[in-house]
Amino acid sequence: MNAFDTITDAIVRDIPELRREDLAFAPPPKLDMGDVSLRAFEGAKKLSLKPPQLAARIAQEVSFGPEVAEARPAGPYVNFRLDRGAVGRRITAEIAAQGDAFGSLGLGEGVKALVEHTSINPNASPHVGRARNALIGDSLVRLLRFEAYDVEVHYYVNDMGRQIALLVLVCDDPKQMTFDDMLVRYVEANERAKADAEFAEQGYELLVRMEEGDSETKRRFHEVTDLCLQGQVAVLGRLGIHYDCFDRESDFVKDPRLEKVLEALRARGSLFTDEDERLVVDLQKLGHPYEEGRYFVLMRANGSSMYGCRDLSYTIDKLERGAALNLIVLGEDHKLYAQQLSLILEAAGYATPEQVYYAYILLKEGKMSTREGKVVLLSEFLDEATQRAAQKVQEQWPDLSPEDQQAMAEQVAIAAVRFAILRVNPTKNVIFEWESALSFSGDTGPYVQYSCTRIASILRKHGESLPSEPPSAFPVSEDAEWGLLLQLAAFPETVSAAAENRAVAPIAQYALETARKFTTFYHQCPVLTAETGELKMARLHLCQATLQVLKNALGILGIEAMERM
RNA sequence: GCGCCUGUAGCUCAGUUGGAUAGAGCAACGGCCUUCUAAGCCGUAGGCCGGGCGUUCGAAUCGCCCCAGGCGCGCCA
Repeated sequence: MNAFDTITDAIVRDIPELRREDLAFAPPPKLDMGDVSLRAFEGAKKLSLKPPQLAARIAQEVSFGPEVAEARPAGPYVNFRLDRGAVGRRITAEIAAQGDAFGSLGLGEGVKALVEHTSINPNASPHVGRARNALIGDSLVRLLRFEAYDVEVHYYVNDMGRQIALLVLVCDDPKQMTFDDMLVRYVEANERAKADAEFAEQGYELLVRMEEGDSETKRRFHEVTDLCLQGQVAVLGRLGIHYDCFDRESDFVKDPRLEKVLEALRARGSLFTDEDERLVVDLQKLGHPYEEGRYFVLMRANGSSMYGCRDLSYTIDKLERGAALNLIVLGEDHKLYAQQLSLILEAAGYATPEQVYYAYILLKEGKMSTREGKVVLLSEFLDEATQRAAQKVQEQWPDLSPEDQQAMAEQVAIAAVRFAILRVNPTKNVIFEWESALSFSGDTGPYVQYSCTRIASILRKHGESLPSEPPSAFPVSEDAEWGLLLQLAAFPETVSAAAENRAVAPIAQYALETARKFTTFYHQCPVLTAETGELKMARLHLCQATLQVLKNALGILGIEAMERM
């Protein structure tokens, strides 16, 4: 499993007080200090020794196998000099054996997971801020599937509510409209509602009819929201984002399961009708610690339900599907709301989906706003990226057919867009800048892809396919080779940490670092013209292993590794 | 005002959950294509890790207090 098992085994055998999990390896800051380092902090704490004492003890008392040439204490670390060839051969052999599954610990074997993400209101084209939700969600799904979870992806279609009602009001004949028309109408409708109280009131009335289940009203809502949803899903599909289930909010009005929740709230004395005849939950009775956000309105005075009401039913519906892991990706503006929902669910004896939050993508001028036209739409972002990539492809591969050029350009564009958004921790506010977001050089998706094509090119020129097992003679002559091997060996722990933390950004960082280490190797170590046949074979296997790891990492990010670019 | 998130090179971001001399890219400057794809590489320069006090062998990382930005806080979703 671990590349350094022989070291670990020897230590726990000779110092039985230590266990495998007390022993953590790290690459040394400089490779001339050693081939790999063992940290003595954790073990020292356990044996109540000072780290340098334990390091010295390990170096002195443990008798290591032939793979360890030297074990030297260095302060709180033990630096090992290894038989790089023997260890390197084992690393590449393992990667070859596990192939597309290398890096997966199978954490989710036999576990059902339900992930809800995107869930944009069906009234606008997704902008890059919303795309952050979809991309994080989609990559989490890929990460969980990589760890063998059985994942079902849900998209909650908010096909109800005041804003949708207003949109429906101005869409007389949706059949004649396009997705883009609808976006224009949406803005108009909202402006009109602000100025025209009567129009706004009509919206509420329509909403009431919708809740009462009036079939004609329902049909109109569906027509409008379907068109929007199709437009949204088409844009997201270009990025490789797909869903298993579309759950309509309108299917959760007057849900019988809500009664059980209301019952529980009454029992806790937290449900009341306020002076304006609204049905309200006093969350303080359920343990909410602050005055702010204490009240949660479920029903309007006219008896129509608020968003949260339907969301409660929907969440219960998701919980009852029997997934052991229930995840939802939410904008950070939903934090308080999710806590409120969670208190109510808890009071009614339900669990709460685990939340993954992300912060907004801002413009230099400030927040994005669909209504004010201050947005970067995902579709225009993708178009621009594809166009720029196509230019580059045209220069690079003029003889390729236009179709192949286009396909190549799209893969590069998707890589650029997905990587630019995914590599940043979701808690960070990022400022969107066209120049850096559309860059194909430096810390980008295309850079990682480029490393893959270089490897593919070497393997192609070699001609014959490699034997599945690396040869027993496996020379490792340069630090660049060893550095790359160490990096490859770290993939499984990177993946499992990412899965446990529900974080996908570390995978992107890992892919970048791996690509950089490969490039160093590429420039320092000729493969096809290596000095000896043995060295050439070892390097070919190292190339193949690197390609496999990069493919697996990129797969989690939803990025294609290509043969050429 | 209260709560949550963020603050690291001029700019955009990493930093293996408290560990060795804080790392990349972009921008700038200087080099490298008869040599496996220059969407690349090498080099130079760039740091009070927002500020202060603490916790300990040891802090960018943990705690408290400030400062700045983002988000949220009763008939929007």
